[in-house]
Amino acid sequence: MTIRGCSNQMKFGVKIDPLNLDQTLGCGQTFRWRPHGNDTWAGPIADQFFTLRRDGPVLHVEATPGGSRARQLILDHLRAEDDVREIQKVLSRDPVIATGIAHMRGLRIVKIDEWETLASFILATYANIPRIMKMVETLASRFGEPIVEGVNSFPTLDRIRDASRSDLEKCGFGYRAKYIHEVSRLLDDDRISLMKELPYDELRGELIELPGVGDKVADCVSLFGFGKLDAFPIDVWMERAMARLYRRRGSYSRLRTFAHQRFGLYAGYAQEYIYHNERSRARNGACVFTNRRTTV
DNA sequence: ACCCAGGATTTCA
DNA sequence: TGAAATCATGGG
Repeated sequence: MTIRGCSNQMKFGVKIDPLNLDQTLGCGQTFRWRPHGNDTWAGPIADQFFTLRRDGPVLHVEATPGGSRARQLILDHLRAEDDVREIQKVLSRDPVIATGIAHMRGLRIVKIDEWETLASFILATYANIPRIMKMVETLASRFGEPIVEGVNSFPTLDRIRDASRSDLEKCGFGYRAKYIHEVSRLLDDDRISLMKELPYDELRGELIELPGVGDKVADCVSLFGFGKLDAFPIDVWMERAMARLYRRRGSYSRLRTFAHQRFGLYAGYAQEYIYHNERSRARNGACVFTNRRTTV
């Protein structure tokens, strides 16, 4: 999906540090960024298409169509105001996390649109990441608006509400189609605006009432969609990691309580370090974390 | 054919 | 409160 001959395009640079695009955009937080080699990634945010290339402390950005909003979209998406060094310093009191952080200095939590995150993680239930990406692309291609050739914006809540149940069932989402359909009818933009004002615990309580939203999806949406850094999503990879690293097993609520006590307000960052490591470990056979020293 | 997937819901003890 | 069955489908 190269951009060529596009007059409505702008380029600029922003300083975001630390930042590693592979670690940040390739670890399952987002489903629409694609690697283009050489530390370059491309994907849509809102109604714009971006190509990102990191060069030292400077992030080079190409935005189509560009405009005054482009810079802020990138800064918000990559949470440029997070003091990642301070967060890493605090979390490093846990030696298990500290070992992992050393290999993931450039990992940042991303901030995604609230509705996009909710719909995406409802689709993500009990599917692997390649399939999740395919389902999200299907939703965008059938209901979103074209941005550049071959790439559509993520469809708005209003647009999905207008879609028929039948249209959604033809997307290959399986049982997830029903949830997307029902949630779109239970929410509106005003309700989401109100939810933005809630603290994590109350937000989580509201999200989990939605059909197709359980413990894990509520925490992913709280963390990536609503920016609640104290959320700690636990999926099958995290269950394995928590058992291996901390000898902690049991119900979601037990693991969540343990995580909150141990990692506090930055549990979300801790989760990403653990999750990213567990998956790269499975791919490479590498073991960054050990459980030899688990005293805080 | 087989196993698993960034699970949620329902059912039953 | 918690284990077990069910769901609908595709990627590896």
